Amino acid sequence: MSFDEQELPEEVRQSVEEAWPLFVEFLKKKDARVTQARKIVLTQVFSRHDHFCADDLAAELSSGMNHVSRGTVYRTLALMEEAGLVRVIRDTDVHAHYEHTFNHPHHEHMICDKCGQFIEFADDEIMVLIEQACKEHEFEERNHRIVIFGTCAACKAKEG
Amino acid sequence: MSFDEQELPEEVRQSVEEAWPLFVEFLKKKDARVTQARKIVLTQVFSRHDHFCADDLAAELSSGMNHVSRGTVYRTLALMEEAGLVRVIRDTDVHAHYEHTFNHPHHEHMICDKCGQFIEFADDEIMVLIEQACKEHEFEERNHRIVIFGTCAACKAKEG
DNA sequence: ATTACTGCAAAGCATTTGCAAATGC
DNA sequence: GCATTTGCAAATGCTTTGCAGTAAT
Repeated sequence: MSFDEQELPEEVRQSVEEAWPLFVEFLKKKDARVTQARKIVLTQVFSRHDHFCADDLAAELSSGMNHVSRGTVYRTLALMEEAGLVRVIRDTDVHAHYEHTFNHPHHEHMICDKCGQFIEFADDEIMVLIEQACKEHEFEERNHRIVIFGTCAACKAKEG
Repeated sequence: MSFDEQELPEEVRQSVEEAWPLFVEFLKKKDARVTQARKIVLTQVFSRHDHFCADDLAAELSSGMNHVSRGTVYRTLALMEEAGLVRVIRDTDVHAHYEHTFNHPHHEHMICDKCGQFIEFADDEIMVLIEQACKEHEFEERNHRIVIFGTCAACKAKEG
C-alpha cells in the first residue's frame, strides 16, 4: 500500500479519499483483500473520467509506475460495480461504458448517433413512474437504465 | 424466391404476409436485393420468437431445407433493425437480444436477475416525459430503451 | 504460513469480414 | 451480364480465465 497520490488534482484526490474507504469496507465485508492494484484502479476511475471504457482505463494503466494489468482492471471494475461505485452501460454495440457513481447522482443517458457523446439527464417523475410500474408487476427493482438514441443539438446544427 | 411457407401456423403466416412487403419496400428503397435468405430469416423471426438471440436463430437455420448461414443471419438482422422490423436490446452482459416489433406495440423491459425472463411493460406517461426531456436538451430522439433489472414475482416467491 | 490476488498470455464468445461461388436484377 | 449477396471459415475485439509467481492477512 505505498502508492503515491500527491500529484492528483485536488478534486480527484478528494473523491478518492471519500470513495476509497467505502471500497475498503466493501472488500473487508467480502473477505477480499485491500490491494495496491485495486487502489490504483479506483484512483484512475476517479481521475478525469466521466465516461470511459475498461480498455482505455487498462491502456492508461499499462505502463508507468502505477502499472495494473488488463485482467486486473476488468476484475476490479466488476468489484467496483458490485460495490456500487461505478455503473456500466452496455447499450452501444461496441463495448461497455463505465462511469463512477460516487458524488454523482442518479441520471440517465442520451447517446448521440453522430458524435457518440453521452448527455446526462435526470427526471424524478420518470423515477416515480418506474417504481409504480414495478409495483404493478410485483417486480423488485435493483437497478434501472434509460437510454435515448438520437442526434444531439451540436450535430443537428452542423447538419444544417 | 421459391420458399415454402405453407406449413406455418396461421398467426405466423399472417405476420409474415404483412411484414415481408414492408421489408421488400425497404430493400428496394435501399437498392438492395430481395433474396430468399432474407425471406427465410424474416419468417423465422416471426415464428415462435418473442425474445431471441441472433445465435439461436442462426442455429435454427443452420440445417434443414431453409438453410441460412450465421453471417447472413447477422447481416439480415441488422437490415431488419434498420427497417424498424426488429428491436435490439444489448443491456445484458451476454449477448444482444432481439424481438420483432411488427404488430407489437412499443414497450419496455424488466429483466429478472434470477431467471433471465423478460417482462414487457408500457407506460405512456413515461413516453411523454422522455419526449419532454429530449426537447429540453434539444436532442432529436430516434429511439429509446428502458430496462429495469431486479427480481420477478415468481422468483421472489420461490425465495420465500 | 496461508490464501487471495496479480500478471501474463492464452482462451472464449458473439459478431464481423474477406473472398470465391451463387443469385437476383 | 453485372453487381450484390451468400456461405464458409478465418479474423476481430472485448472480456474472461488458468496458472505460476507475488503480495496481503
